[in-house]
Amino acid sequence: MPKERSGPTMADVAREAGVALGTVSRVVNGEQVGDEFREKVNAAIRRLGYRYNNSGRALRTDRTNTIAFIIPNTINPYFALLVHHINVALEKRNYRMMLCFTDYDKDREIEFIRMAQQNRVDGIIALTYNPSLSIPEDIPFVTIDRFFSVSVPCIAADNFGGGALAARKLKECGCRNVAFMRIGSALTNEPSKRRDGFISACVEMGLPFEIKALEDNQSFSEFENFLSGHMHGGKLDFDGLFIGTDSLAWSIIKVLKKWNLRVPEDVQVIGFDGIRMFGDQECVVSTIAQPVQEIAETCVTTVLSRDLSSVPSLICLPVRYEFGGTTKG
Amino acid sequence: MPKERSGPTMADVAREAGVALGTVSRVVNGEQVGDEFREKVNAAIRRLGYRYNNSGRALRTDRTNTIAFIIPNTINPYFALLVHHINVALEKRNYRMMLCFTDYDKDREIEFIRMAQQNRVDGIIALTYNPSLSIPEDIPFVTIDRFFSVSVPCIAADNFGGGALAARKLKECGCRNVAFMRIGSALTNEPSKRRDGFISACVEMGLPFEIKALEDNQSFSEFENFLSGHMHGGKLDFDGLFIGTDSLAWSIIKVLKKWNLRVPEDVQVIGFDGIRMFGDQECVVSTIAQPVQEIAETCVTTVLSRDLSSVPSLICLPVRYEFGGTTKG
DNA sequence: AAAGATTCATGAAACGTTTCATGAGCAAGT
DNA sequence: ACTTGCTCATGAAACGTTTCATGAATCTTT
Repeated sequence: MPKERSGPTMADVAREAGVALGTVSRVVNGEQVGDEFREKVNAAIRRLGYRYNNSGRALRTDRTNTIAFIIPNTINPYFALLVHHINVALEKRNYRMMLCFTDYDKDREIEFIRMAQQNRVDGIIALTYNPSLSIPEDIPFVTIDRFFSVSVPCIAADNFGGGALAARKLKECGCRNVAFMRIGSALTNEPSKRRDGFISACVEMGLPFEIKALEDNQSFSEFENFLSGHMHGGKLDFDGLFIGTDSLAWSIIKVLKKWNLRVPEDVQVIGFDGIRMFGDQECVVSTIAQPVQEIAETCVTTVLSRDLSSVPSLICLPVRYEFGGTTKG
Repeated sequence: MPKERSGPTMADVAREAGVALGTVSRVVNGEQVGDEFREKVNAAIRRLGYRYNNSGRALRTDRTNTIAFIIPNTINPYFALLVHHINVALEKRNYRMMLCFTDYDKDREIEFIRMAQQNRVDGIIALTYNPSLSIPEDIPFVTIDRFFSVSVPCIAADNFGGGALAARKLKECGCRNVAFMRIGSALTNEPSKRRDGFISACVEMGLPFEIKALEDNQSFSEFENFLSGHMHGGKLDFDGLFIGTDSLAWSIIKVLKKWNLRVPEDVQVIGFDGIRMFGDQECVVSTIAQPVQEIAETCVTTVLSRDLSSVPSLICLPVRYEFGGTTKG
């Protein structure tokens, strides 16, 4: 059942103003129109209370001024920040965002791509968790943090550089033995380069290091085992920790405190992401901050750019070290 | 300039299958169609790689299966949670969400409503900050936390009951003198009833109380003045605090600690919202939790319901006390 | 003053669906 | 056998825009 007729159309306005339909269109779109015509049309628009209908335009032009953003959720603060900045960037260009939460579900990722195609969105920005997702070719598609192929631009922080930066910062703080810690299942694809960069810088600087992936992301018994393996006479045999994610860093610090290890005196901690909770938390972790706004802006300009073929297939944006009070400097 | 032709249409499928256009439509929409016809059509669809185009349908039916959600941002965790649950509720019903960030700007609220109308969304859910916003009448409109008029349904937590609950919980913990604290400019409209409920319950229980609105939401010197005004010989003359918002409660607790006041031993603290950061923070404030999921679900069922005239103009959903470790129980 | 160039309104044809009035075909009831 | 009723495919008419080929009117140039 169609809704009841939804108000006057351009044809009604044209009739009321005594001009041609096309003229109304050009007035509405701010194109070149003679002054007296524009006046008549505008008057008629006001008289009738005409309201533009985007559906007609979408059908005719096959452009919706809408971009689909595919992301697991908006609860993770990093994702929430992305949503925010992408929306701001889109709005600046008069585009709307169609938000798609996958909840990390591969089937929903696929389903959303199909839906986006049906809705004739003008592009898709996606942060997916299916490495073998098949990317549509008939619609501009860019990814965040996931490299698929040279024909699908991937926008990410400079994860490798960030990892290296963390290592250098730990060294600067006087660390002699460091470790990298992450949740095993997370940090796939581009973000996994945080580890690579860390390793590379440690090797280069001759800083002894260890890599540890925690498989269990609920309890932290694994980490506690790790700790006890490294305790000798009440002292840790490493003094710096680079942790793949701020949220994990938070949890780790909590465990450290439980073990009466002081941060940063006994062990330096650096996280990754640059997420601050509520702006002024009591304990703010030092972190390699992602340039979220730049990532968002780049995603949008890229996905809206005329032809993606002239765009680099991997765009890495510079990270920033943020001192948070849990390292010496 | 139109995009290049975007693929086969129903007409193409009809031709390929040797049936009428309308038949294709009915197959695609899963309506009653004879078996051999359905077969032919489906075969043709596969052969041609036909993809449904929502723009045509939107124009014809004037329904877009899209709801606009107007909200300041997605950085505030309460908002982020709302976005999430509303999207889940919409998706369940095969609706999409068009996200509109106002950044607390009244003009943008107005602009978004206009845009939503142009886009012929099927409804609007809004959490606005303009008490004199003019609500469109030709489109289903529901608000969160803001009561406009009896003809605009407002969905909110039971703020009054929540305030009263907080007072009772403080009393239960043994508090003898309590205070309510909020940022003066915030908590307008429905949420301001947190204070009313608090007052009402205090009066009823004969619990002495004080109300304090902080006008400066950057520094906390105001709160520190308040504190010193209530210190007598190193001891506070109140022992319970109900704070209008979890995020403010966080900051307040920080100041209390700075003053060497112990939470909960010296002063009980209860916040409002039920926002947990990262799931397992070290210090989790006790809180009156908003039923965010129920709010979201109710917004969606309400805005999509056939006629809003049969819907209550104010729907209050029950809150829940969540113990967080910063009160005695 | 005539011819060419420019400006700008007109009318009509799309765009891809849904939906409605027809009517064909067939089964059941008398 | 003849109606009645049902199921279900057909063809065409919308829905509200944009855009394009025409051509009228005005301006510029010589």
